[in-house]
Formats: sequence, C-alpha cells, structure tokens
Amino acid sequence: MSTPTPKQALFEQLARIAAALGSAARLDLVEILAQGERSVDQLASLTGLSVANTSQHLQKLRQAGLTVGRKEGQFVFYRLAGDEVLRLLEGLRRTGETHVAEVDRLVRDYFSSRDQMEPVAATELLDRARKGLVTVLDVRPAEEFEAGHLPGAVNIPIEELGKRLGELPRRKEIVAYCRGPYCLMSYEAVELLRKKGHKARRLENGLPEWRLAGLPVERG
Amino acid sequence: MSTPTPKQALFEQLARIAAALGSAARLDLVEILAQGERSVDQLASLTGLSVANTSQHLQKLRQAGLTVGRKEGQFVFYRLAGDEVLRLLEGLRRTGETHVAEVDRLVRDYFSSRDQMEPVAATELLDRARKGLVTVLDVRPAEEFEAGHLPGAVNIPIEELGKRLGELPRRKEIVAYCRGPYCLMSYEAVELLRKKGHKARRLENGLPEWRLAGLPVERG
DNA sequence: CTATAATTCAAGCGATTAATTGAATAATAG
DNA sequence: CTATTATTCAATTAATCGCTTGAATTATAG
Repeated sequence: MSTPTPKQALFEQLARIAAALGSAARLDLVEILAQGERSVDQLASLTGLSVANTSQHLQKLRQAGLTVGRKEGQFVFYRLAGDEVLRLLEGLRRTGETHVAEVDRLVRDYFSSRDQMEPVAATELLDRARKGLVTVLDVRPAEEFEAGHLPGAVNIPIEELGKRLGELPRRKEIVAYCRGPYCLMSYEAVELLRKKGHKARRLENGLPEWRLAGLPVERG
Repeated sequence: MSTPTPKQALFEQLARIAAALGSAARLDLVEILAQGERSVDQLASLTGLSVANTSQHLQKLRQAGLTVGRKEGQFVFYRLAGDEVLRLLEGLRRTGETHVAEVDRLVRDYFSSRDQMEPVAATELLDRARKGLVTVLDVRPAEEFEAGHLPGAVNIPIEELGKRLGELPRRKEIVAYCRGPYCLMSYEAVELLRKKGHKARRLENGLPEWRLAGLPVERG
C-alpha cells in the first residue's frame, strides 16, 4: 500500500467518473435527468428498473459527481450536476459515432435521416419558428415539458399523439423534438404525422443540446 | 433474452467506451498515447505495468474504439483513434474539476499555480516565442518530442535537466511544458530552473491540448 | 400513535474485471 | 534451422459489479 502519487490519485477519481457512465442503465438515467430533475421512483418506472436498483445506480452517479440529489419531504429529486456532464456525454457520442463501427451502423439504421426525415438545425428552427412558419412539437412527457421547452412549443406526449392530432394546425409544417439525438420519440412522431398527411420533420437534437447551445428555453 | 431496442444497443456501446476509460491504469496509457504512438512494451515500461497486463488494457481500449494498433515487424504500435478521444478526456477533466471535490483538492494541492508558477496561456506563448522573447522547453522523453513538439522548442527530458542546464540561455525566460495538465514533469522543471536562478514558468497545458487547439506543431 | 409511502441499507448470487503466471504465436537475427 | 524478442492467449485468483430480496429509515397522512 504505497502512497499513490497525486497523478495516480487524480486518475483514480477521473476513472470513477468514467466508470459511472460505463453502464447502459446509467446512461439511460442520465438521458432522462438531462431533461430535468426526477424522483427515484419516477426514474425507476421510466427506465423499468427496480427502485432499489435505481437508487444504487443513482448513488454511483452521485459519488462520481455527475448528479446531485435534493430531498423534499419523502422524495429525493436527482438532477445532473451541471452542463459539463452534457458536454462529457456529447464527447462520448462523438467518439462512438466516429470510431465505433457498431455505433455508426446503429445510428445509420435507426436514428439517421437516411430517408426524407432530414433534420432541422437548431438555428434554422429558431428563425422559422419566430416567423410563425412552423409548429414546434414537444413529444416528451408533460413533466419534462414543464421543466423547460422550446419557445412556443406545443406539448403532446408521444403516446397521446394519435388521439390528439386534431390540436395541430393542418397546413403549417411541424417540427418535432424530444430528449436528444438517441431518443426515438420524435422519429415516431414524424412518421405518424406524415402518415396523417402533415408536413413534418425532426429537430436535429433534443432539448438538452438546444439549451446547451445557449438558445432560449421557456418554462411552465 | 429479448432483443434490445436500438437505443439500448447504442447505450451499451457508449457504455463500453466510458467503461474503457474507467480505470486509472488505462487513463495513464491514454495520456501517454496522446503524445504519439508507442509499442506495447514501451507502454509497459512507461507505466510500470506488466507487458501482458498492458496488452490486455490496450485491447480493451481498442475494442472501445479509443485506440488503434498498427503492426510493424514484431512490434505493434498503438495510438489514439482520433481527436475526439482528446475532447472526451477534456470533458472528463472538466467534469471532475467542477463537480468532484477531491479532484479540485488534488489539482489545487499539486497541479495548481497557487504560488508564482502562474501558467502561460497557449496563444500568449506562441506570440512571445515568435518574437524570440522566451525559450520553449519540452521536458518529455525524446520519442515524444520527435513525434511532435512546439515550434522551436528545445528538448531536455526531465531526468537530464539537472545535468544539461548549461544548454539553456541564462537571461531569457523559459517556458516548460510536458504531456498535459496533470503531468508533473513541467512542474519539476520550473522548480529546478528557478532554484538555479532562471526565470521560468509553465505552459498551461501539454502538447496534445496545444495541437487540439489548432496551434502549429513541429516534427522530428 | 399507526399506517403508508419513498428511499436507502444489507446480504447474497452469478457475472465480470484487473492482475499474475506461464504457454503459444509470430517476426527477426544469427 | 535455432534462438531471441514482442505480443497475445489461457488459466487462475481476488475484488468488484449489477441485480434481487427483504429489512431499516425517514417523512407524511389519518
């Protein structure tokens, strides 16, 4: 048990952070937390993990400094520690897409706009939305919408979209978005909307990336 | 064994990348590889790991897409897969420094310019070096220097610095650099140089960060 | 106070990991 | 061809991980 050098101690800490992201279940939690804070059992039901298991994953994330918990009454609400975490995740995504063939394949097959789903860039959308040229549609759960959404966006969670199509204007183009680049909800939304005769596209990323880019966010 | 959703499959892949960085030994390897390519036993002797262990770590890094190997004769040279990996590491550092108290403490105690060691910013150094106002000193091993270094830099590996002080001009300020922000060699160099009456400071980061910033690099 | 709900803790199990050791491959030197 | 060197593979061990189960803790509601 020799004393570790400062560098070893530092790398040990950084390794703990990386290891905390080294589990698909925890990445799933992090993607949800990127939308706003959530209680343990909300997270458990959104991910399908058991409550105890969720709690343990959250503690690992917290020990790594990636999340912070806030106790309110009998609930503990977790959220991401800060925007550095989002940037770290972006680095992870980029590394995967650039250097891991399997990631590239999955993105191409399931998440890429290989057909006519060409995504709308954030700045382009902001411009066109301000001019009233498009309807911005947020298909995430209501809680996430309330915690922050694009200016002027309409919230119809993806499960309700089929029944609530009437609420959307018929002629204007619709741009849908959800949690992030690897979230399938907006893909489903665009598919459904087009089937029903709407002109529809996807925002290239989700709300966290929009916010990280310094673009305006509305609350409540 | 239900078929995983595309998102689960993707997160599985990204988790593998993160897990590959989730070990202090591998972060050590990555820091060295960020300086240029190295053979397995060079890496083993630089890190103090056994050869077999080093090989296994390298394979884990390679499977995660973080490194690539190139076989030449009986040697296999590994290098980082690309600059995305450096950006990912920067994200890891920033997250640690911002959100992990222990990282902050270690950086403050051992790596911070809390005294008069105020680091020189990259752009400032480039400017002053071009005007011939400073001597730029690279204290990394010769192989790493040859693989790429700051324009006009002098290479004196840290172990030889004591004996080769005579090669450095007496009056000009010296700016030392090494592998990166968590590399101690340039700290030692500045300390030694000051003891011997030189005016000396540190570059804020190492060569990889310099190169990533798009600043010019010399070879050979 | 008692009952209930949210979260954490603790113990246990199978799977994975880091490291060691020794053998197997593969390329070069003589 | 033989010896040497670099690397990888295979088998082993101790430690850690992900998850489950059930109990303990803490706060609220009645």
